[in-house]
Amino acid sequence: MIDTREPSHVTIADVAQRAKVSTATVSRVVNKSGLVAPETADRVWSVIRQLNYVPHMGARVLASQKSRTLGLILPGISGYFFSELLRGIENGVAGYDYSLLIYSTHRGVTSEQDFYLPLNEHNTDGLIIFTEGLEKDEIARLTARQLPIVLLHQSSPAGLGIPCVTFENKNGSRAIVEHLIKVHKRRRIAHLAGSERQEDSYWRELGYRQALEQNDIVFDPVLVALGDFEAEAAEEAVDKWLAEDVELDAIFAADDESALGAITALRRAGKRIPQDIAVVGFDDAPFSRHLTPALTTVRAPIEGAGKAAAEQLIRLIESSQVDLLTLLPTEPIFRQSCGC
Amino acid sequence: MIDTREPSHVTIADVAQRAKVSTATVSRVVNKSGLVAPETADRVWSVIRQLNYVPHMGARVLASQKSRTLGLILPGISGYFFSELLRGIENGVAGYDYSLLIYSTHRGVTSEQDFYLPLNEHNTDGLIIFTEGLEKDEIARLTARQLPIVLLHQSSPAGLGIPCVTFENKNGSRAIVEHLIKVHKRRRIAHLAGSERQEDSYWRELGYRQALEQNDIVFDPVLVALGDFEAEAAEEAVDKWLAEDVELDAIFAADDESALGAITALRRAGKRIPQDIAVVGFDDAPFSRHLTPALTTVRAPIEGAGKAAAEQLIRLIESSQVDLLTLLPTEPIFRQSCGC
DNA sequence: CTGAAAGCGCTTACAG
DNA sequence: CTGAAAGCGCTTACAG
Repeated sequence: MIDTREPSHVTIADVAQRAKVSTATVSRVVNKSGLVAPETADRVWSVIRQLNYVPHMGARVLASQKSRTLGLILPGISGYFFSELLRGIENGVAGYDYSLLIYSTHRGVTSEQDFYLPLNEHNTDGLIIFTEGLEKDEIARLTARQLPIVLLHQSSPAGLGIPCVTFENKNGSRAIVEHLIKVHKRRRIAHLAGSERQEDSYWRELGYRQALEQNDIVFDPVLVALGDFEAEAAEEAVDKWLAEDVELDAIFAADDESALGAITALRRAGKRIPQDIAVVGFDDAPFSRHLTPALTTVRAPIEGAGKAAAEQLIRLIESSQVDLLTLLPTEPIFRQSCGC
Repeated sequence: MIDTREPSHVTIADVAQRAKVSTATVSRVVNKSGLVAPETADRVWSVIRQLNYVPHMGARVLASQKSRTLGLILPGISGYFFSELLRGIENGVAGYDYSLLIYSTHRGVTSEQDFYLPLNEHNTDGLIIFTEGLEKDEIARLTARQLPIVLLHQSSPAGLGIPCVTFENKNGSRAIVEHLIKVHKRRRIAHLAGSERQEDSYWRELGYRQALEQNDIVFDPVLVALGDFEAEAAEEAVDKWLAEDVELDAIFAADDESALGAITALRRAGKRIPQDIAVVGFDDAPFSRHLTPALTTVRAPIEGAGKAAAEQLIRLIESSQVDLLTLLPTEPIFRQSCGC
């Protein structure tokens, strides 16, 4: 192994000196900006390698006022959702010369103590903000500072006109619930609603309600409980319905994770799926097709949404030409848990 | 909504001027370093809020030579693994005054073009590098530059002595396979190995082999196939065994994701689980307890490993006192898919 | 094709 | 308790 140990912090000046050029020239070769004689460039590159020189991002941003990096701000989203989203964003960024830095806010919003985000206009050319990732006030403040922003799964705070990327939660939900009603003749369809803090939940529930309404089924509030996009909450909610003898012949879970919890609770109570109670979900998580019975669900283009968000952000940064709303289609996937 | 629109880029000088103090004083109040008269501090804070001032990270790092930021470098890991890991890391960082920035390298290693990582000694006080996140050469180069590093699920390249955090893959695997042998009398136990690029796979397979050996079962190479930590590859591998009439009465999948694929393939072929073929996994993914039959597996402290990595890194940065190896215990979870 | 020099926004001895 | 000034490592007109 080559010993690459160096006196710490090689700077552009060290490179310039050793290559017998000015720092301006080194800067030009590193950035491929301005003209440099090929031989000079070669010499500089070889010194860079010798010295193991790495440009200082901060200094660079400071001097050039641009970062060529995109920021992603996330709450602590879980499971399959994150990786698909990230893959999509990276695909969207690929081909453009931007890096992607991520800041996750599992810990909740920060106090005045650290009164600025680690990702902001000073180290980022633009931000993708996922639902709940940031308070509306904070978003307003960022846009006021002229930072290009694209919202994922969250609509723009009033008056700010921030582009938003999401997918067809409402229509997807309506379709799957209508399927339950029309094809499988279910009338007592319960809904395990998603997290109250995510807009997706609202639209999915609305789709559910519209399906009922359009098929002359009276909405019964008893049939809606919080599944919170997680198995455990869903399990408890279903346990409660069962304990209270609530009559139901189908469950529409706001995501596949909560469908999982519903299935467990139903099984424990000896219910047969789908004969006694049909179960459908949303998202089409990687595990859904492997369940028994395989889960009927709505395929959500999570990766596609990530990609679209990245593309919109880059367009916003580079040309200010964006769509205020990007709404990707969803598609019902009929498997066995609905009775098909 | 308050209009916070400001002339872009408020600097410390703007704040200083408006507060009628020097930039040095503003710096002192922002950083709570050095003494400042309470009234002065109040005045400065109020100007900061008025002007919506946000310090420039790059300038700060440049001037102070410290970033109070930790970096996490990841390959494109998928599913539940990521969120648990991240939660752990954030827990580990909580209480210390560091931010966490993440760089994911789904796209694969970068060329000379961008010859430096977006996360390095210039914007980070230390790095957590997850398996495969970075080539060994690159790691060597980073340590040569004196950047504190902790490796997650990857042992230190020879001679570098970088601290490593992982969990007991080998013993966990041995235990679960022995359970299959001793309790359920299985002798033809197949193994769906994990990704060849992750060390975990190696240790899990070794545990499997040791269990066989210690119970006088001759290792049969036909019984090992690549599951690659994913359902699809596992499904194909099991299909192949079945098509070739390979005799087997149990499958030890290197993770729960591949166990999922195995189950699907077995079901499709009409095999009963666990009567005909027992299936066990590794990790204890969130969905595992919800499967039918519930999946017997090894609980891996993914979150704990993340937490430990963060703690080790902070110790390394602040005191250079670290454990070269942190090996967290794993625990078999007996459910129904093994026959229990 | 190349260099000297100002400036990006901050921090930190040093002096008072 | 506060300020003047140098310096962190880079980029970018400007001049040649």
